[in-house]
Amino acid sequence: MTAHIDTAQEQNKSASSGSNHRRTIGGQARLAAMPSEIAATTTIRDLKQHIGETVTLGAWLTDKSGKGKIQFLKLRDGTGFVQGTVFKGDVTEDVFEAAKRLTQEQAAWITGEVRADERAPGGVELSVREVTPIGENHADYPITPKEHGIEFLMDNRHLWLRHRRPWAVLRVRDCVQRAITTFFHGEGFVRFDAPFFTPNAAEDTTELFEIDLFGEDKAYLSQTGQLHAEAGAMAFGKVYTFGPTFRAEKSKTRRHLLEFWMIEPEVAPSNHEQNMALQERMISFIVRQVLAECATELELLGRDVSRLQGAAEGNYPRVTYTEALDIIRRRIEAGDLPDNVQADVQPVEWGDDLGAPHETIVGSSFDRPVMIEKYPAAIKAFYMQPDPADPRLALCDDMIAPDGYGEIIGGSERIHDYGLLKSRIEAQGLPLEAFEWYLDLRRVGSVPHAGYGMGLERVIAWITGIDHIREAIPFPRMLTRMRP
RNA sequence: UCGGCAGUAGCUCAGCGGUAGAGCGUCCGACUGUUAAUCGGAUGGUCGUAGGUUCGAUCCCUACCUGCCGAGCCA
Repeated sequence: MTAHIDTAQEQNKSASSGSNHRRTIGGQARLAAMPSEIAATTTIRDLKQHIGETVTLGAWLTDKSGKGKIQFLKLRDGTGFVQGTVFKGDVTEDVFEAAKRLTQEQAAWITGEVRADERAPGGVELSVREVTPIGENHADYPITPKEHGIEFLMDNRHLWLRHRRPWAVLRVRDCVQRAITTFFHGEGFVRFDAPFFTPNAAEDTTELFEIDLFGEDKAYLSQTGQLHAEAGAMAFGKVYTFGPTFRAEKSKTRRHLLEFWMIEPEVAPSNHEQNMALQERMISFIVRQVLAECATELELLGRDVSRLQGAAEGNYPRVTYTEALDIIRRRIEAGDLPDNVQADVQPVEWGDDLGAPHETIVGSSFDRPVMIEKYPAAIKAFYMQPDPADPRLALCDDMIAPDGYGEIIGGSERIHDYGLLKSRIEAQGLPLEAFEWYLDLRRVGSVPHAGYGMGLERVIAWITGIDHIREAIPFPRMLTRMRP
């Protein structure tokens, strides 16, 4: 099956257009004169504050439709989208011809009067007076106002970025990133950058990209900054890393990228309960910020914002791993499964890990993100603190987003006892010498501490309602996608 | 790595054992309110690759390549 994305609603259809090679007739000499001396006087985003005024925009033509003596220019300038109208009787012949000759995605200085118009989608239109092309286009623009497959759009990602849908998603990404730094700054955290090159794996080398160090040694691209963040937490109390992470997983699902951005807070001293409370405060803060700042973007994407209300409020449900197994079993027995879960899904035996369909079932049982805590220690990472009430369990949690977006956070309290941590490293068969510095953190001044990792693109995909995280990053890197 | 589906015009697709079709785009023309405008004309193809079956293959068979969806793994 092929995924399709309709760009028709993004770029309106063109009825007529000029050709590149005919741009030498008409008022060319005057129109092309010194375009660099012209400057934009405002942006599309701010047009509502200039109603009745004459302004100049530096804009690209997203599309055009003509009707004889009137031209409709669909314009964008990065801050928004607006339509310019050019009536033949209102402008000189040169200007009208220049408007007719603009091609899709050609850049131009557009001067006109800002006019409130209820027929316009944004409530504002521009009555165009002057059109000054900036350069000319040397190729037909490939992305037409029609349905396209995802492969074609991703092959043209460098151009697709100009369209409304990527524009909206990536503006939300910007908002989420700012919300994260604002949140952690407000909570007294220090941003702490972990290295990208690591000599050892925190968990398993099969997921690591290997780097050749001049043929003499090997390094790996980091798949987590957590171990280094723990060192930072002992130095600064509260830290967070924020950067790209690389996983050599041969995953081809809507939830995976080879290169994604991760946020990893680490707090010392802290514990499992405080860790989960921090996760909830952070996610709800991010959602509130996006709802407050990106209403236009979410509406453009058709996102039902009422489905984000619970996430904005907080009070996220918490269920234990064992309780989650009951939820899964009950819903399978009742035949009450979400649309995106296969009917042949099987219940989970205690001790086995949850699969993606199981997470979807648990996630769809609540109207906001749910935290599943206290998994069996045997299926979790070596550094997770055992539950004192039942040492078979780890003091860890995964946060599952609603609507099948899956795990957006994985976190835990870390083992702070030197002897226990050392024995866990040995039991896992990991090379002890690689972890000597990490053990030092327990040899001196060790305290209970905790942290988690959040996948940025998964959070963005969930908040924007897009169905694949490849659209949540400007240039996704996947098994089958390295360019552009 | 495994399973399912797919590959035909720039894009999205239909099609058929007898040498190829539509819509959109693009180009030309008409039109003073379009929003995927409309109308008329023009343009457009190594039917993924290599073998095989056949008088004849884009169609049937095999292998391979590529992509999409899912699983596993994870954030």
